[in-house]
Amino acid sequence: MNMTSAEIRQSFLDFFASKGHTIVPSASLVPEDDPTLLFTNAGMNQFKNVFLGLEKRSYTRAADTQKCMRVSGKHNDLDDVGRDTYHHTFFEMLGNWSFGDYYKKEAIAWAWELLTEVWKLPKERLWATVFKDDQGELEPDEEAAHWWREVTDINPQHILFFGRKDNFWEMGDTGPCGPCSEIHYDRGPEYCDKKHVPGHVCGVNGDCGRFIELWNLVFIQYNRDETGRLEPLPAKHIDTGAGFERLVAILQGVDSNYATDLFTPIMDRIQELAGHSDAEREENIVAYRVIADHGRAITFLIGDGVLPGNEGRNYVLRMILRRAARFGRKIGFQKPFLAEIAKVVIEVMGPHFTELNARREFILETITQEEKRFYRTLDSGLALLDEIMEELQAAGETVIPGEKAFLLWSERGFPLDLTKDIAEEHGFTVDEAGYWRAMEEHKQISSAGHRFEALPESEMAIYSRLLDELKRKGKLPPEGVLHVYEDRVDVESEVVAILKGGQLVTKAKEGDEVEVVLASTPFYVESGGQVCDTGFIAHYEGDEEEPRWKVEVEEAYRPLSGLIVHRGKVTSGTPRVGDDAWALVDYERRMDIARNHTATHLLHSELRYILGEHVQQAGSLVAPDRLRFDFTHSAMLTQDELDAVERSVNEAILANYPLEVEHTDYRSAIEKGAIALFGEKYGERVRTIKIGSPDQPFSHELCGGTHVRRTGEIGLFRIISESSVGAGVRRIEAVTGRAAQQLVQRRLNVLDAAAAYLNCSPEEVDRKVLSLMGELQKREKEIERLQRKIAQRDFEALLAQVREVDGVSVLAAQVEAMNIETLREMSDWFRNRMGSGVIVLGAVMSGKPHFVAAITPDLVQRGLHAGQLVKAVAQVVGGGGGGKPTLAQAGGRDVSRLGEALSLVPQLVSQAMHGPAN
RNA sequence: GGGGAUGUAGCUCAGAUGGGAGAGCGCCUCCCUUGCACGGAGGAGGUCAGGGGUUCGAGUCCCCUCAUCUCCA
Repeated sequence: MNMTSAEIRQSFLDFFASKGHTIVPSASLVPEDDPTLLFTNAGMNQFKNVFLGLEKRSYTRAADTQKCMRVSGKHNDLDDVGRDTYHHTFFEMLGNWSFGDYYKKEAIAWAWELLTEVWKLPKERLWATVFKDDQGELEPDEEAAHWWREVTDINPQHILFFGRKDNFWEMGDTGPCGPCSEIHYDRGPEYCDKKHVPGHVCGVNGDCGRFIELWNLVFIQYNRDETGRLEPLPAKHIDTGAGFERLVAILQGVDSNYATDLFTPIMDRIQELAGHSDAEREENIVAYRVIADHGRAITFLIGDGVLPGNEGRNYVLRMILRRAARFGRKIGFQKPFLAEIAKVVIEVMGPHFTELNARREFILETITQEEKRFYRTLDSGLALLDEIMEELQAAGETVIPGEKAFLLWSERGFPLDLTKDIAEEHGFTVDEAGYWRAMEEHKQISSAGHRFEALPESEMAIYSRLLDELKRKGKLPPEGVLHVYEDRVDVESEVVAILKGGQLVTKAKEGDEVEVVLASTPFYVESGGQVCDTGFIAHYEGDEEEPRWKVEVEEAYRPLSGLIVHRGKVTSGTPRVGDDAWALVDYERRMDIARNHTATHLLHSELRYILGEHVQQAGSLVAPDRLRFDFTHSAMLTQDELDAVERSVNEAILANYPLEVEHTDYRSAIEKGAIALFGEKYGERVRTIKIGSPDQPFSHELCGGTHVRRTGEIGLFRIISESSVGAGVRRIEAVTGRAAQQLVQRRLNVLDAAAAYLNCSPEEVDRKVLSLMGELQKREKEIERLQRKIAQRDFEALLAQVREVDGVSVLAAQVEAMNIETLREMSDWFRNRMGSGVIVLGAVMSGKPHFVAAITPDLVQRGLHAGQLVKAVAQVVGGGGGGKPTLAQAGGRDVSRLGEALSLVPQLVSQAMHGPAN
């Protein structure tokens, strides 16, 4: 009888638990503190710092199933997923680990035991590979080969040696590495897909479908340094990985990962939604696989807090989601359907990955939103494509140029195959070669950007060595610095280390910038958006009033787990390592922060209540003077919504609800309904904050921050702004307590002052201002009307200055005008009145000369050009100008020569009419 | 990280070469009309995303920033 995938997963974990392993939860797909990595792509990611010796865990043996994501690189290519039966974007990696504990013997023995005795795989089908350096530099791994022969009953003929490509594992260019031993499974000759290739012989690592790798046991024993040299590590580790989907396929005896019970419910649902027959399903199997695989990926990504966006991992999510949507369209889906797929994914995977259930509604909503967005961009691309085809049609062409097709792709996300389909319907073809050329070019240009670099490891190494040493000397307990920030703001402790300029020192003097490490500290360290505490560390002698020395703490931070460092300045005395010290947090500031933090929880819960359950925290800043809260919501908040949110937060404050802090383990907290936040790191033990009546809290979140004891302490809550952070994410900034009080006071003072100026009551200020503005507008119109009237009268007077130049009516005059429009208007009147003529008006506006010239069309026929005329005039005042033959304008700098410039007009007109053309 | 595109009235968008900010829909007033996306007349509404620069003059050209879309890593 076959085991279900859930049983297989559980049996793996149970097996290693029985061998003394701690079962750890899968880390998030979003790697923490590792900017070099887009997604968690291997089981060892969360243990990287342990292997590097930078971090210690409370256990030396661990096992887990890790959520992994591979979308690019040597292991996978997004475009290939779905074309075969075993590549995935999202997959699980089973792994067991030893951190300086057991080594090759146990790793090999247990892997063998699990495969052959628990899972009962036939021994004759299993093969093992062991490292033998093809470059002759390193010793062959006889140790591993020995244990294979010694502790297992594998057929010795089935132990094979391979070189670096297959059997030497490295994390990167530098870092821990070592030989590995792989276990391969022989599926039988019928699985060979290279039978048609002449000379093909099936074999392990032989590139055909018959032998597949099941499990990789990595023996970490070297560290590769910057120069490329390998040094043996003091502690040796085990790092193993087995692709879960593939393993399930083998154990369930099916020939495709998509035929396991991890995927069949999804595939069945697609078929049901599409209304396909079995034959149709088989015909479209690639699309089915893509949708199933990508459906899993997007469900898990959103479950881990990734939102669709246009850069980085957000963009990858969008790309995967859209690829699935596209394949869905291909098999006939017209409307968003991926949420239906996600529902099945959650059903299948939810029992083990509980975060999916907790965020179910949010995941579904986010998917549908993004799918709708995709349909919109398709529409806009469609419009552009129509336009392109119309143009081509007009030109009598039938081939859409490659650049155009690429433009559709690169600018509107319009895929080539879709372009081809639509083009075909309209009788066009696409120049595909040109498309790929454009793509290549684009790739070259845009890949010029360099990748970001990892943290400098040397700095980390100093802290890491320090922490080890302090623990070894007994200055710090094995858990590291005792962090006692909860419910207290001071502690007496010992100075265990001082750093100056990154170097360990034994003492410091007044004025020094130092980093102080205490055995225990009350200082909160920035986490969960809450900024760190400030305060001071001082040493008092007996009953003396003044401290012997004092360090003002500006920042407290945690360079690595277990170590807390206070950065600050020595303001008096000479602190020494070994001194007793009193550490005190700035209490007022701590309380301001606590008010903002509790208010943040209230805000979060009220937003969910008022806007809906789709609201999820997407970021948070809790500072003493304000709080900033980013959350998922697709629309701008209306004033009514903002008012409602602000009102209900304040009601919750006035109700003076108690806060209850609870320490529990992660799983039971989630089961009790606590909200876990995206992108936050949670250990096995967590702390939850409940607000409301203890049995019916309306806010229940996992949170390590500092809070008030009752909501009434917050005082007043006031929203100061609402804005957009990106697609689907809004931001609210607010103040509480003292800052809110100050804000209200300032605002009311301004209002009172305004009321006094307006000679009305504060309640009437808005109406009064409105009516004043209306009055002002009316008057502006009136002024405009009067100015026009004056201009008209001036204009009548000007008509007397019209002169005849070679039979043409010419008027050149300086007028007073407020703006260029008035000049233009006057020239219009002139043309209407005279029917034929030339007018040039000059005026001084804001200290500069300006001109407008107008010429009636009949004179344009005779060679006159307003633009050229006005340009010549403006040159006199050091400027230039131009415009249309009938109307032009110009400007200059020298006001004093304005009259002189205008006086040139008659002769310029004359010249123009008798110019070279004559 | 890099490439491309877009940003103009409440909405959808026009604005070749630098030289009068526009249309359609919507809104307000009036006329006509019992039914429909009626019809007619008039009107309000714009820091042309923001900031610098070139120029006598910038929605238009150049640089920077921001937002949105999109592609490549």
